[in-house]
Amino acid sequence: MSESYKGLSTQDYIAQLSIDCVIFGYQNGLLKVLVPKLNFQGDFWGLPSGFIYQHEDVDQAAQRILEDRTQIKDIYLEQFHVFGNAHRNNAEFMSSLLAQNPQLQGSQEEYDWFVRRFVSIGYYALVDIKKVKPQTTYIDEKIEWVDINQLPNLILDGKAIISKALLALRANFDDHLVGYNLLPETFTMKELQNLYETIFDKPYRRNNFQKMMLDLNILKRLEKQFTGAANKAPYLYKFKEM
Amino acid sequence: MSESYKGLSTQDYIAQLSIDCVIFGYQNGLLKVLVPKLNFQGDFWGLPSGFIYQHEDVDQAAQRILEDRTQIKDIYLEQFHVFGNAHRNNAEFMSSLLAQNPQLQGSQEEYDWFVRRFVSIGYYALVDIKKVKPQTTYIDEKIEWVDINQLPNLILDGKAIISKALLALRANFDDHLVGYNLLPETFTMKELQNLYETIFDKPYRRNNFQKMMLDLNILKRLEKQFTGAANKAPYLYKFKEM
DNA sequence: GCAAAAGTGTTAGCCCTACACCCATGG
DNA sequence: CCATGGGTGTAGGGCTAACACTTTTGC
Repeated sequence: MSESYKGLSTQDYIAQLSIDCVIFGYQNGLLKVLVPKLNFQGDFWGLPSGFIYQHEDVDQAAQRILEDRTQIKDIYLEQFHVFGNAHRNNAEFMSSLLAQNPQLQGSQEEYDWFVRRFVSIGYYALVDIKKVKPQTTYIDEKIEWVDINQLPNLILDGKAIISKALLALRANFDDHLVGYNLLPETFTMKELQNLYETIFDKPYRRNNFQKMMLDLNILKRLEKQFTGAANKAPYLYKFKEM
Repeated sequence: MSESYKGLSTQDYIAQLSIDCVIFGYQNGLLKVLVPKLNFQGDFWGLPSGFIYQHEDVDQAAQRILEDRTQIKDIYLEQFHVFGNAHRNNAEFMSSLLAQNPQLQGSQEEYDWFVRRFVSIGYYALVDIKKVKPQTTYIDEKIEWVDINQLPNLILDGKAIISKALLALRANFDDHLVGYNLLPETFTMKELQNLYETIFDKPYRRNNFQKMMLDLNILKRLEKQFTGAANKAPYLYKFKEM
């Protein structure tokens, strides 16, 4: 990615078209998204986003943007919606940004490319939170995993995008059996169940859940995991190679 | 829409972003799409497509493009996928077009805007084929309903777009109960069944299909339809207002 | 009355749900 | 041997698939 807004141009990128990513991770029973806090005065958070090079597939651009932030390759990702309201632009954000960052005054015209109306393609990604090494880019002050139920102030329609991403994730979850992207290599049945309960926000019965999963024939049972607790040791599972 | 390619510019439209529409209709047991034959020498067919005005919602743009071709408002439509391969551009089409249309030589540079790489947002629409009055635009020689199994030569990735649209339609059909968009105001149970059989390309049992539909509680039974045939007259149905 | 097509009923099998029970483990 | 939590079995209810039967219509 270029070093600042100032370098952006249609020579490099497709104008007025962006990609917004919702990066889902799962940890300690919570569904989380990876969001950067922007490197300005004020409580401005965004979604990992970027633009598309002239000679780059849109899917590749999304993959690149995700790699930049997570440092892992071959991420599972899914295009889920295009956000194309006419009023989608960064003007409002820029004006409140400038209000709180007077030192930026004067360079305003250099952001022209950036404050035009944008159409954004939404992708969601599923990652093993332990494998990710969150990276800031030039525009970020920091980047953090936050509980999807405790989102900070996202600029633009960030929250709407995340909501829609979650709906798309749920719709695809069963059909595409993508849960493994959110889990470590091996896991117990209870951990898998907790993941489902978190994502669908409803309880499952332990035994029926186990039967459902085993009947899918996608899990391989490994050795038991002795936790030291005074109870039966659970089996570890991994997803079968396809 | 502007009068020709020559008028296209980023002042009016968002550059390098287009909309492609797959307009589904249903008639005589066949699922059809409305496709224009381009107004040039050669067997070039396209999808109803267009661009997005700077101050226009993407969804509105799709609606406008559909209205232009069908002359009906409030069309059911659904955004289903973004086609963003880097090699998606009209260059190949333009070169074979120019080969078969030598009179266009020389005006080539005026098509610069048009032959750049394009990202296209796919929408599919469901319409009552009897209500549509197909309209050509400046770029069309003619526009026709064609059986989805007998598509002509579509430029670019037209066929891939239609295939994906059909998959999306099937996926949404049950959940969203959108079948009525493809049928006239009133219809018989058999007609509804035929529609389902056409779209899903599989047979249903008459009685079970009827039970399934009636249990959905979305149909209102009207008077019988006396066809003159020597058999029991079927009821007419309409979809309940929601 | 008969053929054709529509409407309705009915049973068997399947899947999911809910409950029950058994087993391993460490203290 | 007991408390805890994991693994497995099973009966009941609802849904669906498949078949059978009845009704209506025009000739």
